Amino acid sequence: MASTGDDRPAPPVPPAPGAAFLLTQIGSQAAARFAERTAELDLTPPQVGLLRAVAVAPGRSQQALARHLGTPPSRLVALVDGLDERGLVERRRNPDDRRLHALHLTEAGHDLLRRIAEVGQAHNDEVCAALTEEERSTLTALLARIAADHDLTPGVHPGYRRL
Amino acid sequence: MASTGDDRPAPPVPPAPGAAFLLTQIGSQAAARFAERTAELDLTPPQVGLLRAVAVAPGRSQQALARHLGTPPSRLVALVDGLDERGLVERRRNPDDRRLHALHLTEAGHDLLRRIAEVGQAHNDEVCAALTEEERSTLTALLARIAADHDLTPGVHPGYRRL
DNA sequence: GTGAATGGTTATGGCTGCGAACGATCAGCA
DNA sequence: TGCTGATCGTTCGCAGCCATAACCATTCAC
Repeated sequence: MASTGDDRPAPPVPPAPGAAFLLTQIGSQAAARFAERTAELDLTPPQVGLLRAVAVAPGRSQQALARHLGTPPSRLVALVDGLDERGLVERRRNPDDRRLHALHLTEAGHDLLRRIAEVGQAHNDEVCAALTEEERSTLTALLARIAADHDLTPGVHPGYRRL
Repeated sequence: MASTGDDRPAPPVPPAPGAAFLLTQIGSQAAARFAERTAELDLTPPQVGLLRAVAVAPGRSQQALARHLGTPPSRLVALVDGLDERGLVERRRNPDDRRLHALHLTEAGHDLLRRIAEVGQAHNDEVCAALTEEERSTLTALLARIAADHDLTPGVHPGYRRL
């Protein structure tokens, strides 16, 4: 087996994880927890993201939405389908360009979005439970700086996955 | 179409994202970026996690590893297979209990882990590029408090996904 | 020595998301 | 007006990944 050199205290392995690792670790867990919460509303995180995106800018086409969210248009179709069947969003054909499907929230969609806002608030409190109010602000400020530095689209996050 | 109530500035929708959202957004992007970096070493993030776990505590059985990493044992098999074929880890049968496969890093595995440490360092710098040294420490401290509050196993993060 | 329990492996199935084609519609141009 | 190329939405097929469930080998309890 040759000399494998085990039995040492492991040199540079666990010398306190850096900020980047903690970021991914906590971020992943927070995303999973958020997915659990939204599942109680029968929504997946991508659906929530779509609802929010439609609410922020109603009337956009699916192509525009897809570009904004960074997802292939074919993925949006199924997403919109589910929300459409439940009466949360609706596709309105544009009379001027009948290729376009302008997306709008229904009244039920707006109501649900309000509940989502409450859930998001509770989620945020849960994540930050260990911090004081002041610490939360400094944390948020630092994170916002990082996000801006990486050109992350505000309100959109790349590729969340299943529950 | 009933009254859908569009055309308003969208009330509680984008009033500055909270810390939890920024956490998942940045964490997801950081994970993807890290996956890109490790891909240059022909490694996936789960493989890196396994290498680290084996290095920290050599000689553990696959079952113990699986419990520690929070993954089904069958997932570990394929993971270990890939690393074993490349001569990075080796399965040693325990003479006392020949069911057990004690996992150890080979010399090549140790070498690669050192390169991974460098990559991780560079990745950490990239993520925190917008912050001063002092700000990085405060950020890391805050994140560590959150991680501890959520009982996250140090050095292990739940469910990372593909590239 | 027999049966239950444990470690590891393999096989199967389901889910998901992407990319490539397809029909519909529109714009430009002669 | 008719033709051509581009754009939008949709559908379909494929491949990757992961988990669950059976499946051998080995060991432990009695």
